[in-house]
Amino acid sequence: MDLSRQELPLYRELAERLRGELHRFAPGDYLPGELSLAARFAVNRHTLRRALDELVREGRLLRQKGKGTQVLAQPMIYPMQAGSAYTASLSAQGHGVEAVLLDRRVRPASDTEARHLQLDPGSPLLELDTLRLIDEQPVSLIRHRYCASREPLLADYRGGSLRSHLAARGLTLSRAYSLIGARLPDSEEAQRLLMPRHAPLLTVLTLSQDLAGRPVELSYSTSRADCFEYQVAP
Amino acid sequence: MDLSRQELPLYRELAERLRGELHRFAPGDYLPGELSLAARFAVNRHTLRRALDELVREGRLLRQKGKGTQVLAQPMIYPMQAGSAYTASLSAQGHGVEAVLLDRRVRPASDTEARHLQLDPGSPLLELDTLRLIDEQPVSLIRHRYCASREPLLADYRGGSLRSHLAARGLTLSRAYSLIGARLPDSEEAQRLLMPRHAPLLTVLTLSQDLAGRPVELSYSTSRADCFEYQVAP
DNA sequence: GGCGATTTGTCCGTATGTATC
DNA sequence: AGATACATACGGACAAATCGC
Repeated sequence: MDLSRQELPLYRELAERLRGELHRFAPGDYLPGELSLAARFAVNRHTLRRALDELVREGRLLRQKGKGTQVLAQPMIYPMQAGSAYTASLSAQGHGVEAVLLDRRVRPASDTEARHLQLDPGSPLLELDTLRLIDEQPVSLIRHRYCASREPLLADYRGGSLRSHLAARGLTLSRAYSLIGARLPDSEEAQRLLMPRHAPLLTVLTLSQDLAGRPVELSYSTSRADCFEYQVAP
Repeated sequence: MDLSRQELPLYRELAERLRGELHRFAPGDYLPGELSLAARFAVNRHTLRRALDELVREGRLLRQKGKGTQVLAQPMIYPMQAGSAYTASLSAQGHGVEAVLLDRRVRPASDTEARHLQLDPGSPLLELDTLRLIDEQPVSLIRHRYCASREPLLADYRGGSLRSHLAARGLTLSRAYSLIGARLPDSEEAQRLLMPRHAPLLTVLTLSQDLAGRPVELSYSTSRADCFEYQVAP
């Protein structure tokens, strides 16, 4: 065996070699299986796994039991200004923005939701989950909530900008208040956003109102913090 | 089927048991050796190590080769909202707020700093690093930057609220613009804030101006996201 | 839907290296 | 120098999830 270079542990050195080869894969590609990789590098599978662990921690790989190990997109930086609407403000910066409707449901409002929207507790809420992609990369998950009486306005919404969809139907919204935080994603969020579990999310709870100042929309967005910053200007 | 109980992996269950026993140690104590712990729980040493890995990732343990594994102080949770001035808004909520001056230096401004503060690139900047504690727990690190000509105003600042220190000397500041993001801490930040490396930080870059609208202060704060949320209201 | 093949996840065993005391 | 502790690396075995036939 080659024991001449003992500067780095073997698994570390392996991790470096693998890191250097990842550019040959497109994001979303699957790596060869652990056994074949271990054979190729002539190491034990555990040692190879240890090396992959490093790349998983760095957010370059995503493991799925029974399926394989997927190469993730390298993080990109999109400094952005978001005083207004998600889609519009990003499109204005020349980014390709897409919104995919994931789910739509009606459920009773919790107490805090009812308070924010000035409804009676338990009133039916219309809830829309959308995934936002920027330049084809998933960046944010947004959950919008409206009083169920708004349903006719949103019945034919399938994707794209929610703000402009509503505006085209005579409902113009503006931001009344936001609460910004950060946390780690759960497994579903990490999977939907193709991101590692340990990379932070930026979360924004926003209450929006119509021109008359009545609260209309409660939205909760979770965005990859490595792709997204939030600008506030009075 | 008979899947009434979904069992956790052994190393996870072990991690939970160990987590529950950590309170019996004082911060700084060393755990018993891995071999003796493995024997006590009747598992292989690798399985015990895997369990310890979890607690290390959570920031509860610190391993030192050849020495032992040390129990760290537990983080705690302070859900809260934070609006305008750091010290004032938090004090108003009944929290004990403290600011400790860590470092003070003068250095030339970078291009972006100069642009924000409307100075010539390379102009001398006065930079103050402070640690903010809420109810005796470190929560934020803030770096303030001013044009060096403000030095007389700040020469006798030793700690406490910077805003009120400046206001008492005739300089009233207001927030002009903020950029909010999230990231993981580096090792120094994690150490200063007594937090684990993998828990997210909320970062806020703020430009503040005087009553005449001239930019005066550029601050960059990093706060434990588990202790801190950021509220924006127009 | 079932079944086998593949792939990742967990657990154990053993040996050796290296830092600290 | 010896003992102890954590770190790395190898090996085998089986479980659990996924996919294709």
